[in-house]
Formats: sequence, C-alpha cells, structure tokens
Amino acid sequence: MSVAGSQRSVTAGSTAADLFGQDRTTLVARVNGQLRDLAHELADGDLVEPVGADSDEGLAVLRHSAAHVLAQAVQQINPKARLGIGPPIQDGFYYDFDVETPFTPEDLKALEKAMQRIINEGQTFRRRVVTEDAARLELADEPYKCELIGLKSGASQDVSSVEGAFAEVGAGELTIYDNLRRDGERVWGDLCRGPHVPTTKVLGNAYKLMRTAAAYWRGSEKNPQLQRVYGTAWPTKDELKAYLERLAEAEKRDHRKLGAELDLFSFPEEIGSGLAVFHPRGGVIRKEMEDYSRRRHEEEGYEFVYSPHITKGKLFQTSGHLDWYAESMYPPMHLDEELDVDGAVTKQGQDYYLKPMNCPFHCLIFRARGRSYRELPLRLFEFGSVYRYEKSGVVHGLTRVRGMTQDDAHIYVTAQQLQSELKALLTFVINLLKDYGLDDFYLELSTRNEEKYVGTDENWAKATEALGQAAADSGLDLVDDPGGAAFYGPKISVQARDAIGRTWQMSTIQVDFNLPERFELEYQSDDGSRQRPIMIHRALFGSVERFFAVLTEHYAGAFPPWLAPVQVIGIPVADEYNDYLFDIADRLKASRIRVEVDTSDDRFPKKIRTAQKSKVPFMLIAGEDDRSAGAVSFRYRDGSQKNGVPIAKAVAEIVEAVESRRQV
RNA sequence: GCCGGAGUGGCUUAAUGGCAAAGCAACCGCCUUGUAAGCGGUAGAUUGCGGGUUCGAUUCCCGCCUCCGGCUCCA
Repeated sequence: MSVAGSQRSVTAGSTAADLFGQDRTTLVARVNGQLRDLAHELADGDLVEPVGADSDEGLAVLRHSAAHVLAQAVQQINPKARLGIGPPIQDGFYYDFDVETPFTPEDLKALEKAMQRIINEGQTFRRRVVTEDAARLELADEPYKCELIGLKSGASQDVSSVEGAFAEVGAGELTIYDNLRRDGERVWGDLCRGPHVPTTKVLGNAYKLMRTAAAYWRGSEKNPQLQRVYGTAWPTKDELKAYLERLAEAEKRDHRKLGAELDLFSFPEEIGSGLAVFHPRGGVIRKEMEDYSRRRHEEEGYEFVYSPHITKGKLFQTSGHLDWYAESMYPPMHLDEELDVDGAVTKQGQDYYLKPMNCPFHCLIFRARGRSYRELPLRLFEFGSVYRYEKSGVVHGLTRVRGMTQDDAHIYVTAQQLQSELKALLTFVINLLKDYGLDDFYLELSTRNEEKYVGTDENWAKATEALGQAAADSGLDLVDDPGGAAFYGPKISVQARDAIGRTWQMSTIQVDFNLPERFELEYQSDDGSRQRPIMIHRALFGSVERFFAVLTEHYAGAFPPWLAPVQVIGIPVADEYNDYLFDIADRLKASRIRVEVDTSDDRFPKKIRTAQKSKVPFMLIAGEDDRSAGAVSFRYRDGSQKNGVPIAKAVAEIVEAVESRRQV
C-alpha cells in the first residue's frame, strides 16, 4: 500500500493507528480519499495518509469529537436531555439539546467540569456499523436521531439540506460511535458518521464552552426550538488562548462600542429600534465618505438623482415589492380618505409607503421622457434613504438597521453594452473600496435558481456569462453560489476581508430583466425600433451605515487622516505656547485640515493621554525648543515621535497624508 | 418573530426589601515647560416604562420598551 506517498508493506489486519499511532498529532487517516478513524483496518493497495489538527479536516474532526464529549457530559448531568445534532463549525462546534429548562452560565461551568472528567478518562471512540432497524431500536429514546435516520433512508438530499445533519448520519452505512473507558466499559454512544479522534485525551484542555442559544430543529422556525451550546476547541492550549484573544480584539473593535466612545453616533431609544443618529464626529466621517464617493461617481459618468422617502402603494405594486417584501416594509399610512357622518367613504383614500428600495423611482426617471440609445448607458446615482421593518431580533448596531442610506445606482444599458459595463463597473467598485482602505477581496457569483426566476434563458445565460467574464477579468478569487440569485437576475457580490481577517459582504452588482419589463421601459434604437433596456442594480457600500460600521471595525476607530473627525490636535507643553499652536492651526485650516488646540487646564501628559484615546492621527506638540526653532513636534498614534519639524514641513506632511488618503 | 440574558447620573461599574456608592467625563478654583491620568471643590439618578405584592420595591411578581447572544430572515 501507499503510506503518505511512499510504498510500504504491512501485515494483514493492520490499522491506520499501527502506521501513525506513535505520532500523537495524527488524529485520523485519509484512506483512498476518505477520512477514517485511526482504528480503521487497512486493505491491500490502500492509499493512506495521516491527517492532523493542522489541517481544516483534522480540526473539524477534533471539534466534532469535542461536541460528542459535550453531549456525553450533558446527558451525564441531565439524562433526560435529548440529542439534536452536533457538528463542527468555524472556530468550534455546537450541540443542540432538547431540555426542559434552558442552560444557564452556571450549567456551562458544570458541563465544562464534566467534559474535563471525560477527557481525563481517556475514553476511546469506537465505530460500530448498525442496521437501520437496530439503530431505531437502540435510539428509541432519541426522537431527533430517529428522524435523521428516517431522512437518510428517504431522499438523500434531505439529509444534506439539514445543516450539520450530514455529520450525524452521512451518506454511507449507518454507524454509532461508542465511548469506551479504558477497561472497555461502554459509557455513551451517539449516532454519528464519524470519524473521530482516537481518544478524548486528544482534546486536552484546549476547549471552552462559549455560550448558549436557542436554535430551531432542522433550521426551520416551524419546528421546536432546541437549546444549543456553542463551544470552541483547538489542537493546543496556546491556540485556544490566541482564539480568545482574537475575540477580545474583535470586541475592542466593535463599532457599537467605538461609536459611543468616540462620540460618533447613537441609537436614542426615543427614535426607535434600528434608527441611528450621527453625531458631529461621526457626521464628519460620513460626509467625507459620501463626498469622496460622489466625486468618484461623477468621474465615472454617473448622474445624480433624488427621490422622496414615501410613495403611493401603486408604485410598489408595479415594481412587485408589495408582492414579495410587504412583510418587511413599514405598514402603509392611509391618507386622504373622507367619510360622511354615517362613516361611509365619500372620498377614496390612498396608501402611502416608506420606501424600502430606490429602484422604482429611478425607473420612473428613466420613463419620464422618451429615451435614445445615445443616452445609454444611463447611470442614475442616489444616496437613497430606505426603510425596512426588520424583525425585532435581527437589528444589530449599524450593520442591520431599519433606516439606512444606500449608495444606490441603476444603470440602464443595451444588451450589447452589458458586458463592457459590468466589467468597468467591477473595476470601479474594487478600486473605490481600495480607496477606503480595504484591499483583500474575493467575489461570489450567484446564479439562477431554477425553481424561481423571470426572464428568458438567453438573457440569463448572457448576463451570467457577462458577470462571470467580468469576475474572471478582475483576477480575484471567485466562489460560485449556484441558485443564489434573486428571481430577476444573476448577481456578483464583493466580499472584503478586514484587518483581522473577517469577511464582510460589501458591494453587489445585479442584473435585472424584470423591472424594465414591469415599468415597460423602452429606448429608441439606432434603427428606429423600440427596445427594452437591461437594468443593473449596484451598491458599493451597500448601506452607508453598514460601511461606516465596517470601516470603524477595520480601523479599530483609528481612521486614516482623510476620514478622521479631528485630524490634528495641537498640544502645548504649557499655556504659553497656545498662541504659537493657534498660528500653526490657522495654517493647517487654510489647507482645510480639521485641527483643534487643547487649551484645557489639564497638564501636558493628560492632554497626550486624552488625544491618544481619541485616536487623532497627528498630535502636534510645541514647547520652547519648538517655538524658538520655528518648528513643531509630532507624536503619532503608535506613540512614536518626530521632534523639531519646521512648520512648513509639518503642514506639508499632514496635507500629503490627507490628500493621499493614506493610513498613518 | 422565537429562545435566553441584561437595563442603576453622559460612560464604566458597586450595593441593598429600609437615606442609591465610586471612578472617569462635565463644571468651578488652584496648579501646570516635553510625550498615556496634578490637586481640591460643585453639580448630576423618580435605579428603562407601566402595573402588582408590601408598612416600605431600585431589589420580589406581571406586562411593555430597549439592548446583548443566538435561531429564523436579510430584496
């Protein structure tokens, strides 16, 4: 057989553990491409490789085994708990349980202790093939497991459609994994496809239970809610520690926290859930973001339009929004109705809606007069405020709000122009995002859902091809999202990774065959015929609020100078140098730099501390040494300093940093 | 919308079935010459809102609002 690339002979009946068992970092084996337990018996001609926790697959096995240990601990403490599913996930695992009372934080502590006991026992995981009938008998007390067995015996796609369920029953034989103590006593078992780590010892103490939550059984809100316990598990304690530090870092960057600390925005309860106000400091950032975006759109041939926040319901009937999205629209205001004394309607009223999207308005602008092919591509841009009645549990900081402003544009093109427009658009999008300091992207191409779509096969094929081509030309990684498109056309979305490696869906570019149809949009072609344009929906930030949140977290509140609310703070060594700094500030202001001088009666080190905490990019410090030399001293955000810089040079350095939109 | 947790001056946190405490921030005064907190004072709270139990509720109970963590959803 072939072992880790080289040919070897082993005695009949050897297991993978015989080959790799001495290497404790090997958790499972890949045998002929399939992950197997180390106890798996090898056959002649097998291709065998070791798999450790340094691979994604090995890590997933480790975490799945941790989920089993958790489940054993839960049933040890509460034998009445019924098992749901327990798959590995990004950075950890979870297990769902049907229990009478939800878990408390104290329960988690107790569970961690019980898990540690199980781990210390060094239980082995033993795979056991069972027939469906035997499994049903053995798991008679586990209704959810039985349901999974039923799913497996039915259409196999049902199993994979239940997130995580595949890990339980898989596609091949039905198996149960038993946990055995060292003396061979079976202490616990669970329906599971496997594979598992050889013993619980492997988990060491590099795991932690993180939180509890409810989750619908099989992911449907029609099903009962189970109690989910989330945990994390790592190959080593150091990696666990590093993970917890990453979480702490993410918490420090949380835009909701920074928004309050840096006085950027707030969500006054009086206004309503998911409705933000931007304070002056946040307002500056937002204005800079928007101003720069406007400038770039202007340069790219966009025209600026404006539309109202409310409209008669008819518009959203025409567009179809009321058919599909009424549930997440604010309910209508019924206006203009008049009644006589008996309450009978004498004048028919009208329903007005807050707008959830801008596109219908832009279509009306297109339709306001006859259009010529010479006008296409017609690019209509608007910072359009939209309102969506998001369900109460989903509102989240600035990233999921009920009122937001989209940097929304609709581009009307001929079929011939679609390809080149999409390509130019994608370049524009990526470059703009880069200007804001994001530089690590990949693309996702969402294609037609065969169950639900409008438009001709030909149009879909062309648009999908055009988007795919534009994506390929960008040179970025492309992930397919088959069936993920909206019913009206295919879509590309740009995913950006931030400074700590999290990905955010940013821009979307969607081709739409539907709205031009519904609004009966037409242009006159060069041959005199009337043609229907194709429409492209695109937003670069998505929503300004959300993009603001992403940038805040990306920069951890330390915005690059061009976005920073206060770009320069002058700090005198003593009051005597206030005026000297005011003169320098005036010179900076002449170059449109946002500068303040700290004239408070705090003492010098306190002023440094205050400025440092406010994350101002440049502190300009002046004392006698500086004044007598006609100079000033820099202190940067990283704590480094540059002393005795001539004023003109200092101003030039700051202006250059702002104009180049550089981070410092 | 569902499950769980939480709401105490602007912020962070303490406490208690019997006068609600501290730090930071704010304001006032004194002080203040070199890179992350000088000193003193003043003001600021109907403990999210409404109801109930109680001699007495910030504390216990119920409803609502808001936030947090998930689930479902996200045009």
